Amino acid sequence: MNDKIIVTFPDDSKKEFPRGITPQEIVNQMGGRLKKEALAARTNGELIDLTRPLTGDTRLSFISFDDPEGSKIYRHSSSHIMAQAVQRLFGDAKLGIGPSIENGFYYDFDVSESFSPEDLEKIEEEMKKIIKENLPVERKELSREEALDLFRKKGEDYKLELIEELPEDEIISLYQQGEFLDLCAGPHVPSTGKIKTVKLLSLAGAYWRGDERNPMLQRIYGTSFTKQSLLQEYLDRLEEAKKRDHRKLGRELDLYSMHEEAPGFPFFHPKGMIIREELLKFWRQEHRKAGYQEIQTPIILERKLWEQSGHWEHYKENMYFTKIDDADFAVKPMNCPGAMLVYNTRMHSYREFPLRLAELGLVHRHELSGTLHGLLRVRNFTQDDAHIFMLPSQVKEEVKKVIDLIDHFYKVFGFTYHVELSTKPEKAMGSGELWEIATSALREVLEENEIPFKVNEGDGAFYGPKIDFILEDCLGRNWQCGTAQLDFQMPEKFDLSYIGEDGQRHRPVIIHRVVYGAIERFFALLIEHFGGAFPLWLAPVQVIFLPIADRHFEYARKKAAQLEEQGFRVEIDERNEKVGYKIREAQVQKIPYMLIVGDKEMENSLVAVRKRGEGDIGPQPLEALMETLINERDEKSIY
RNA sequence: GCCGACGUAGCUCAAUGGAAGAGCAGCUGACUUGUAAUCAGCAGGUUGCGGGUUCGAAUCCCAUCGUCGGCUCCA
Repeated sequence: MNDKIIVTFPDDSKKEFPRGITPQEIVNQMGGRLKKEALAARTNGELIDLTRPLTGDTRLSFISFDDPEGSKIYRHSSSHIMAQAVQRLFGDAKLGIGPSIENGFYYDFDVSESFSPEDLEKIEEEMKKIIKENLPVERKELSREEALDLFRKKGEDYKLELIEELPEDEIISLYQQGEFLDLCAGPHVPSTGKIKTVKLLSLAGAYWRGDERNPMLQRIYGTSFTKQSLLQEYLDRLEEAKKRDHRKLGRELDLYSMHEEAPGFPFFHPKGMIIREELLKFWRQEHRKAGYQEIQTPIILERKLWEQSGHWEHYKENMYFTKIDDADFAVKPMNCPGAMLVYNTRMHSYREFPLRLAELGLVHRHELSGTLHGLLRVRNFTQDDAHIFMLPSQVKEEVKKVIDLIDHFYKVFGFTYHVELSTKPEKAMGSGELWEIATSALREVLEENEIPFKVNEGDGAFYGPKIDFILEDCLGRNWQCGTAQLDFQMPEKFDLSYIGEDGQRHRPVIIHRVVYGAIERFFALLIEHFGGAFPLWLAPVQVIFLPIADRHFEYARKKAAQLEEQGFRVEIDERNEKVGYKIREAQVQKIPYMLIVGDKEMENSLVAVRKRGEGDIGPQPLEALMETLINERDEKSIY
C-alpha cells in the first residue's frame, strides 16, 4: 500500500502528503490566517475534526467561523464547555441535548434544583476557566455495548435513551475534553481554547424531547463569538430589535392595548383601527379582482354543528362554550362550518366553480396562557378566510392562484417569507389514501412552480394538509401567516354536492385559505417590519401641519382642508409650543410628512416640507406636494 | 398548561424591613415661538389582588391574577 495520499484543495491544486496526516498538520504547514481560523475540515463533502487522520486521496477544505457550518461547530463546542462547567459546579446534573442553534447554543440539564440567574454567572465564569485550560477535544469511537455501559455507569439516563434509538450500524462517537465526556456526532473544535468569548443569555424549562409527558429539564441558552466586538455587536443588534417590538410600539403609537381583564383579547385604538381598515380595504379590492365573493357567518353556532364538522372531537380543548335556552352552543374557532351551511342553501353547478366564498371571520380559540404573546398570539382574531369549492381537477390551478395572491400581498408590504408543507397529524380525520392524494397535490404545485419549501411532518390541520407562509418578527421568531389547506373531509361531513356535466351529483373539493392569516398577527408583524414607520397609505396620521405661531393657524387649516378633500388623514398641531418641540413629537410619532407654516410660507402661499427619514426638503406649493403624496399613497410606495 | 423571572403614578424607572420618590406624559399659567424637548407651578399611589410573619412590609412567606422568556432547532 502506498504511504502517500493526494489532497486536492478548493482551488483544484493538488499536493502529496504522508498517509495519516491530519488536517491540522496540513493547515499548520500552510500558515497564514487559516492556520489560526480553521475549526474543522471538509473531506469529500464530510465534516471532520482537524485531528482526524486522512487515510486516502481526498478533496480538502477548511471550515472557519465565517462559514455557516463553522459557526455551528463553534457554538456546538461552546455548548459542551457549558455542560462541562455545569457538571463541575453541579455534580448531580444529568445531560440532555446541547445543539447549536441560530446565533448560539443551548444545553438541557436535569438538576435537582433549578438554576438561578446567579448560577448562570458562576457557570459562565467556570466556562472561561475551561477555555483558559485549553483542553484538547478528542474523538473516541465505541461499540454500542461499550457506549451503553459507559453512560449507564455515569447515570446518564437521557444519553442511554439516545444511544438505544441510534440505528444498529451507526458508529457511536464520543467527545472528551478533560474530565468531561459526551455522546456526540461532532465535529468539534480541536481544543477548548479555540472559543474566544461566551455569554449565557437565558434560562428556561424545556420538556425532554419537546414532549409535555416527559420530565421538564432546565435549558440554558448562550452564544459565543470569535471576538468580543462581534458579541457586543450581536447584543446591540438584539437591543435594537427590541425597539421594534410591536408591544412597545403599539403602546407608544397608541395603536392597541391589552388588559388584565381580557387576557389574549386585544383592544384596538382609533389609530390602530385606521391601519386595520386600510388593510381590509386593500384586501377587499384585491379579492374582488381575484374572483372572490364575501359572506359573513355567526360567531356562535350550535353544538351539533361542531359535532358534525369534527371540531367537537378534534378541537374541543381550544373552544369556548355557552348555553342559550338550555341548548349547547360554541363560539367558533374556525369559519368553515358556517361557510358549509351557506354553500348548502342551494344547488350548485360545476359551471360556478371554482366558487370562492371569503369571510373576514372573528374566531375565538382557547390558547394556553403561557403561549399568549402581544398581538402575535391572541385568543380572538379575525381571519381573512375563504373557502373555495371546486372540481378535483381544478385543485392544482386554484392552489397556484392562492399562492400567487399571497405572494402579491406580501410583496406590497416588502415582506420576505418562507414556505412550509405540513403533512398528516396524529389526530387526523379521513383515510390515509385521501391524505396522500391531497399532500402530493400540494407538493406538486410547489415543485412545479419551483417554490422552495420545508416539510413539517405531522403538522397539518386535522382535516387536511397545508402550505404555510411564514414571516419573522423583530427577533427572528417564525409566525405562520398565510396558509392554503386542502380539505376532502368537510364536503363529506356536510354532504356537499354539485351537479356535474353528466347531470349527476358529485362531491366538490375545498381549499381553506387565508392571506394575512390573522389581521392581528399580520398587523403586529407589520409594526415590527416597519419599526412603526408605516408607508403613507397605512400611516394613521399621514400629514401634520406645524404652525409656528397663532397667526398661522388659519392658513394651516385652509391648507389642511385641501388635503382632506383628497382623502388624506391630516392633523394640525395647534399647541402652544415651539416648532422644535412639535417636530420632535411628530418625529417620535413617525408621521410621514410635516408641513411647517409661518410668515414666509403664508406670504408666498407655500408649505415647508419635512419628510420622515429625510428631514427638511424645502418649501413648495401644496398643489405640487399633493401630486407626490397622491402618487405615493396610491402606489403604496415603501421607502 | 409546564419551568423560570418580573409586577411601584399613564410611560420609563428609584426606594431591600423604618416617612413611597424622580424624569417624561397630564393639568394651569407665562412666553408667540423657524426644523428633534421654553420656563414656572399643580396634581397624580390601598406598591396587581387576597392572606400571613413583624412593633413596623413595596421589601420576607403563602396563595392568586397578569406580563415576559422558553418549552420547534435532535448525540
